[in-house]
Amino acid sequence: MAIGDVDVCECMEVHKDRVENILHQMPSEDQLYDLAELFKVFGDSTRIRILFALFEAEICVCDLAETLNMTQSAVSHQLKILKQARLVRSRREGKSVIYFLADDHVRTIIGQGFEHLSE
Amino acid sequence: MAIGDVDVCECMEVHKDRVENILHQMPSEDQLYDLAELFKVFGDSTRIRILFALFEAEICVCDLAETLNMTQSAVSHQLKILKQARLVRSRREGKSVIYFLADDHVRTIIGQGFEHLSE
DNA sequence: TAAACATATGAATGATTGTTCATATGTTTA
DNA sequence: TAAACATATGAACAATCATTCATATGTTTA
Repeated sequence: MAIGDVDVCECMEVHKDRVENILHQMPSEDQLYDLAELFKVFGDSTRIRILFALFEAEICVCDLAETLNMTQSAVSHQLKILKQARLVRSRREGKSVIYFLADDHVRTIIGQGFEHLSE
Repeated sequence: MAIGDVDVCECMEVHKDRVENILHQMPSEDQLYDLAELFKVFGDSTRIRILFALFEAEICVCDLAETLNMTQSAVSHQLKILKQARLVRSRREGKSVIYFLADDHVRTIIGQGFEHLSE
């Protein structure tokens, strides 16, 4: 059903002022997209397990694979995603590459997630 | 290549003590799974937009659809997911159903996400 | 009570994504 | 430098998921 020029909402009673106000406060589409992409990275148990492992210590890909009982390839793929999201960083040490947490936002975010679950 | 009894890691030099320590500190598989499922809910821009809308005000499905420029059906499906994750709650008011944030963890988690992005 | 309104939901579909497999790149050691 | 070791990566496949469409459920009003 058409409301004004837009054919979107089928309801009769749209609170135009409320809608306008919300739209005014909303971050840009780009920011919303980036935010969703960031949380998408947290939304996989393999990556969550990797992050928890890195809570305890810096660790090489090899040890990570052993710890998580996964193939080196699978771990490497996920590390790449974590790195692109700037959640982890890495440095080379001889043949190994050592991964570590990029900053403390990861701990806070995961901590809040845990709090939410335990209610 | 076999290390001990397990055929997992192909590396030669596994730091067994480190691996053991990490595994010891790690939450249960169930907790890790639940945590990933929770963040998966944040990992979609439609749901993020719904949550931002609810930051400003309680709102009915109809207004939400109008605000986000989406069909009522799509919004309703996503609201169900947010509700199952206990991120939003709802009450009926006449013909409408009003949705609102369940608690303040949502704000904290999204806030931390934003902080991470702006670095 | 019938019609209109508001929301919820099941099935189908196209798109996204995690893992595997094979292999390439980079580093050390003999 | 050749071989071994450690990690990275592209392609393919199966599984997951957000939206759409059609329709059902629930509420109000005439």
